[in-house]
Amino acid sequence: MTLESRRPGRPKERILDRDRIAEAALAQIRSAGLSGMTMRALARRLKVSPSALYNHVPSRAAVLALLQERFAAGIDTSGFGSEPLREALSRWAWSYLTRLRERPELVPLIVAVPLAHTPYTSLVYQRVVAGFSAAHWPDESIIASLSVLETFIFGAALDSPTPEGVYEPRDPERSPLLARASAAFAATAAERGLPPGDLLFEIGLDALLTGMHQLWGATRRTRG
Amino acid sequence: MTLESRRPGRPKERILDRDRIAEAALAQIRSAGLSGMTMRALARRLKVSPSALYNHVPSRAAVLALLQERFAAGIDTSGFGSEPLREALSRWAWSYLTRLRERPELVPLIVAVPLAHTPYTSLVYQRVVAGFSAAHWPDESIIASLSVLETFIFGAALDSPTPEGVYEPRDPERSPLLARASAAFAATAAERGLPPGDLLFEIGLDALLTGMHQLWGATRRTRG
DNA sequence: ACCTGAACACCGTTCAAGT
DNA sequence: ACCTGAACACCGTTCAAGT
Repeated sequence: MTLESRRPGRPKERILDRDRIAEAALAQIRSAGLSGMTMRALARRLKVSPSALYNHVPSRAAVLALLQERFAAGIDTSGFGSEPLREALSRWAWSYLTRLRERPELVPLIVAVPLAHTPYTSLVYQRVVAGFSAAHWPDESIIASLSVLETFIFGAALDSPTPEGVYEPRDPERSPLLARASAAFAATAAERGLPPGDLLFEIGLDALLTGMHQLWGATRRTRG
Repeated sequence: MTLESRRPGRPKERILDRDRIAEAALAQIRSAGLSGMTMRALARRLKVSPSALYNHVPSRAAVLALLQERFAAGIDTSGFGSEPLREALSRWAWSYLTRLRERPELVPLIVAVPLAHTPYTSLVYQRVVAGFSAAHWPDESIIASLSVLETFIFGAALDSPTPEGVYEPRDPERSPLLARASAAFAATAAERGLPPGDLLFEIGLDALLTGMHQLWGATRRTRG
């Protein structure tokens, strides 16, 4: 596309910066999906020529990484150190899930570029480990507990956009057990006034934390 | 690209079919990633012109869906009905993980096109629900248990390609607890002769099944 | 320093023309 | 029925030319 509104050459005032680019990229993903976040579309949205972007950002991948970092920075890790472990973990997990639900357009992005190595990650790791340690969980169980939680949160976040009713059988006559279980689950969610996805997350987190506590939390190390 | 080896017009014998296309697509993803699986590259690999593919498959998305179905069909659900619930679930979970590890190139694909609506899924759902039901878990807990397991498996499968050593601190002096936990975990994996990812999956599955059992498995319904 | 616009080497998909 | 090849409307990225 040719821009008729601006002539070649450096403009009097700077049009772009990384912030504006990130903002526009988010809007673009929201309106056209990850694959619709093309450099050309981004440029169009910013009323700029595609090549202008490359003065601020080295590649499309870098734009996506920028969005990643901003996302990670929004996750609440404040519970670690100020609350009991289980509450802190729960706060962290819910915050992660909530942030991702606010921006479901980021889901494919989070998969493509895992959070594992952003600066936020190492901070969280240290805090979580300190929490387990203070609660006297055995050394060998700590990394596993952390990782298993992350895995579940990650999976839940990705599953979130799953349409409702996945568990309803197409032919209830032929799947009476599934139909009954599905109805019972829906009833519980309605009773508690929770979206099904929230109920699932709550239950899964509860099961995990309960299981981990049963396996390690109630035990003192036997060696030494 | 112009094919010099073949002239226009219908060839004497059929060159393509959906099977050959699926096979080549898998090879292409393996060698060039999901984004490298372009219709043109696929055609090149099959020594055919790109447009020839459209006689057998309506779109690139359909090629990917084809791979999905083949993947799903390879997951072992034979334990349901023939083994105790916990073993059947474990077999299913491990099979899913193993299949995906054999074809890590499918990970981005599984995310892009969730399994939730393939024919295999409803079969699994029915079997799992029947298992929980036979074990007298309360109706309201069944869908949640199933979903939570799926979520964990899904997350673990996606996390699998995570490089090792993510949990080792960059600066052990400043993160002594993390360093100690990390070493203890590695020692356990070595002791048991398991890859770290396998140990994590085993532990997570164990924690989940234990937690779920604690919450519902040991209880009789109190109503009615 | 920071923009434009042309250019290069790609895409997925359609369709007329061939056998 | 099932292939080719041209065409259409796209990509990401580079770079000379402009101010």
